Amino acid sequence: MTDGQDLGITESKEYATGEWYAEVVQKAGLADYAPMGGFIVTRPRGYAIWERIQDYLDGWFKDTGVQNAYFPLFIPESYLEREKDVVEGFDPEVAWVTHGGYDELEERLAVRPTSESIIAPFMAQWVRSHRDLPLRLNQWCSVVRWEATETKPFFRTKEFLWQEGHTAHATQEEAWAEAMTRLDQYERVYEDVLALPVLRGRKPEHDKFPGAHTTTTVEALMPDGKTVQGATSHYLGTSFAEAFDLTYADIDEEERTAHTTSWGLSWRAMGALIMTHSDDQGLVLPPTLAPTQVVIVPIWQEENRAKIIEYAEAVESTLTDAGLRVDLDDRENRNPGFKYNEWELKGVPLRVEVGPDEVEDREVTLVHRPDGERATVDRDGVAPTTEDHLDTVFAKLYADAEETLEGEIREAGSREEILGTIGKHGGYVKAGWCGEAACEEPVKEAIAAEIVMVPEDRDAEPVHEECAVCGNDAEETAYFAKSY
RNA sequence: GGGCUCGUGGGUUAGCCUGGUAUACUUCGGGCCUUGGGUGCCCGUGACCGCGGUUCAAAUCCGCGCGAGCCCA
Repeated sequence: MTDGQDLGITESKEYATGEWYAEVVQKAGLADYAPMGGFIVTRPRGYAIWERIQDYLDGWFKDTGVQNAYFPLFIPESYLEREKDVVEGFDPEVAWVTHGGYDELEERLAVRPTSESIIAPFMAQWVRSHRDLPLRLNQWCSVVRWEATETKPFFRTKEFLWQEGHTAHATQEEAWAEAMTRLDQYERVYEDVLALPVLRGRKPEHDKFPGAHTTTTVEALMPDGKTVQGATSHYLGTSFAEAFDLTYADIDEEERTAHTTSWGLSWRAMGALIMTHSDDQGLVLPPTLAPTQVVIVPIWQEENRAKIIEYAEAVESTLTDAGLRVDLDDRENRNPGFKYNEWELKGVPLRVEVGPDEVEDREVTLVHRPDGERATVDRDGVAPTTEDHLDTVFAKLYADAEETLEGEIREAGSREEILGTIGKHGGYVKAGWCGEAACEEPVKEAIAAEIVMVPEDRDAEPVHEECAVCGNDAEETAYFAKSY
C-alpha cells in the first residue's frame, strides 16, 4: 500500500470520477495546468498519444483523397461575418486580437474558433469548373473557444487540438457520401484504435453545427454515465457555398453551387480514452496508442545479475526487431515492485518479467495491465506470442467498454420516466420525440440531460408512437443523456 | 448562471481554529546499499497563489482577485 506516500493514484474512479481523472492526467505525465485558466500544457507522453491518433486518421484521410493544408490562425472579422449562422453560433466564445504591438488594428482579428470562413473563400477561388471537384482539404491545428463553463483537460479546454476537414463537391449525393466516409473513419478510429465502441447518429435540428444541413456524430459513453460527442461530420448543403460564392461551371457550362462538408475530431478523443479505460492504479492505454507497448522488468540477485540483464536485453532486441515499442527498465535503485507500480500508473499495456526462474527455463512472464492476468511463455517465438497478448489486451479493453455501453441504453415512455431512468442509471434513454426543441427543455431543466442524438436514418420508425414529453405524434427516436 | 470546498518546495502534505522558529514523505543531484509488488541509510537543492487590509509581527485573521475540484441549474 501507499501508506502515506502519494506516488500513485489516491482518488477513486467510481466515487470521485472528476478528481480521479485530474489525478490520472497529471500523475501519468500527460498534461499540466497552464498558468491561464482553461489551458493545459500537453506533456510528451500525452502528445505522443495524440500523434498516434493523428497517424491513423491522417493515413486514412490521405487514402481517401484528402490533402493537408494550413490556413492562418487569425480570421478577419469581415470574413467571419460572411456566414451569419456561424458568427451567431460562436460569437460569445471568440477570442479577439485588437492590437499589433502598440497599434490598434483597423480590423480586429478573430482567433479561429473553426476555419470555414477563412478556408471557404479560398476554395471558392480554387474551384472554377467541375474538373476541380471534389476538393478535399484538411488541417491539423488548434482552435480557441473561450468557454465560460468549467474546463477539464482534453475534454474541454479553451484551446484544443483537432483536425478540421473541408470539402466541396458537385452534387448533394457526393457531398453526403463524403460526410459518411468521414463518419465511418471516426467510428473506426474509436473502435479499432481507441478500443471505444460508439453510437452513430444525427444531432437534432436545434443542436446542429450552425448553418449545417445535417450534423452527424459518434457518441461514446463514459463510465460515469455521461456521453461524449466523439467527433462530428457535417453535410453543409449549399449554404456555405452560397455565402462564400463557391460555384463551378458544370459540364453543360451552367454555373452551379457546390455542396460542402466539414468534419472534425479533437483531442477530446484522448479524454474519452483516458476516462474509459483507466483505473485506480492509473492510466490504461490500448497497445495501438501506447507510447511504450511493452516494458521489460528484470529481476536479479547479486550473483546472477549479469546473466539476467543479458537475457533481458536479448528479449528486448527480439521484440524491438519485431516492430514493438519496448522499454527495458534496468534502473538499479528501484526494486521490481516499484517499477510495476510506476509502469502501471503510466499505462504500459503489457509487462514482461524476466528473473532467474525465466532464464533457467528459457521463458518469460507476461502480465496484462488491465487485469493483472499473467502467463509464462517460451522464449522461442516470444515476439509473435507478445503480439498475441497485446491483441488480447486490446480485446479486453474493447469488450469491457462494449459491455458497459450495451447495458446503458434504456427506453422511457414519459417525461418522468426519462428523468427517473437517467437520474438513477445515467446512460442513454431512448424515447419517442415530436421533433420540437421545446420538448427537450423540461428534461434539460430538471436534470441537465439533452437529446444527444437521433438515429442516422431519417425514415426509421420512432421507438414509441407518441412524444414522451408532449404526447403528440413522435417523429423520431431521441437519445437523451447527460453530456460532457 | 447559483452554491460549496480547496490553494504551502517538482509531487503529496503538517502547521491555520488559538498570529511569532514552516513539518515530514517523495521526486531531483551526489554517495552507499541492491531487487519476484512502492528496500534502507547519509548529504544537498527546493515552498506559504496574487494584491490590499488589520497587527510590533500574517502561511495563519479579514476583503478582493486568480486558479483547481465538486454539487445544482
